[in-house]
Amino acid sequence: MTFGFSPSLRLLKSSEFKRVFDKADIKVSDKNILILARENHLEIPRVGLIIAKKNVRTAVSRNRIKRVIRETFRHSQHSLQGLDYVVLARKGLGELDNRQLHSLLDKQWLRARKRSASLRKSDQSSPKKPDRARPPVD
RNA sequence: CAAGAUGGCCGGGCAGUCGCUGGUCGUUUGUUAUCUUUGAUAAUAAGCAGCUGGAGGAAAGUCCGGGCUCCACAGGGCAGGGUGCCAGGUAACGCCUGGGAGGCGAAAGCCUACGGAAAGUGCCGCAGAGAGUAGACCGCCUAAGUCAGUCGUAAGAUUGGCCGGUAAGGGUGAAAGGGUGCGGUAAGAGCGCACCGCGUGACUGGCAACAGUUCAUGGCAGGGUAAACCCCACUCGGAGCAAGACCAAAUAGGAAUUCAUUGGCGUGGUCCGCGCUGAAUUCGGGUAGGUCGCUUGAGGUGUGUGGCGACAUGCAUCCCAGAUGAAUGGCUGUCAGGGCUUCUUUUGAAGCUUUACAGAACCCGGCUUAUAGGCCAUCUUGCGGA
Repeated sequence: MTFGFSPSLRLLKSSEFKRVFDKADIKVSDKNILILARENHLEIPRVGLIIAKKNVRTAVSRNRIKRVIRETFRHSQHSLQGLDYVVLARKGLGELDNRQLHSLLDKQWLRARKRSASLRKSDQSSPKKPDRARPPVD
């Protein structure tokens, strides 16, 4: 089992981001952070980050937050398969130190994983599967 | 040793482990092309492994200056902007170096938006009589002229007033048209003189800004403000790597050719004609996306030479980030710093905590601002010791 973070695990185009924003199946939020997710019909999970300058002032803390998010995603990737995630920073995220960020994110990924499990269960039970008809990329 | 001044440097180290990204070489697989066709070679894409590079002194603010790119451009003027003691350095600058002047400091040293106020215009609150070809509020004076009184035969003397004189003194103000002294006067006044100061012209030194205790000359007219207009000198085209160049899906629309065509629709009374409409191929523009620009440069380091210095130059040597939903990191241990608490006479020990400001985005030269903590050199002053 590898824990790499190659470009195939990232959202790279604005169209891919837009797909998640258009219809997010899962929303996990906290005071400082918001995670949106949608099925991607791939074996792997993918993640994209939106850390607005408005919410985190200095470039140094924006970079730091992105690194920690990628790091936690990298370690949790095998329990997050099959979805595209977009992580948005909210105000106050820049004030947390690395230790707090790690524990916060680990908690959020766990919640996202539980939500996706229950989503699949209900998906299988219902006969209609609207997302399957669509192609992965709009 | 203490206080201070100037210039420069560092801005956590090491190890383990898991990652990201550029380069290189090897290898595997796919695709394409060529040929000497059970394969080989080349190009290209993806994966894997090895080796190797990977944030700053400010990468920041985007305030100046240049390179580079595209656009514009005969030449000159006007308008507008910028700069503003002198000389030098530089690709250039509003930067730097050296010098001058003025100011601050006991000194080392520091600061200065430092051209022109006799080209013109404007403004100068309050106070004050007066604030700009000055001015009479208090004060001082009553010489000249004149009126009245007193004394006197008269000439005249004297007292008070009018008309006035006066910038010495008081007072106002940030500022009141040189200062001190003597002469002078009715009282005064550069009115005259001496010294000081100031202006102008020589002379001397200096490339120059400027200085001079050298000479002559002017009684001194001419307050401030040009980060007010303005004048003078020099200087400035615009936009920026999202510049710009190239490749190029899908969809819609365009052009050409061919086919279908004596088809359909519109125009028209009708035919011809004209326009629209179908299919295929090709073409050019161009969006998503991609490639280049993209890091070898006014380059770094060492050393010699010239220069007070900024800097210039010779030689040797090195290649030192190139991401693009945006890499340069996370965790653990340990060491070195900082802070707090406890113990301890000190030295020190233990525990906890923290590690400044801040992240390249085309590249350089500056400026400005932020910055925990630490180091080095030189200089000044004070104290102590030898």
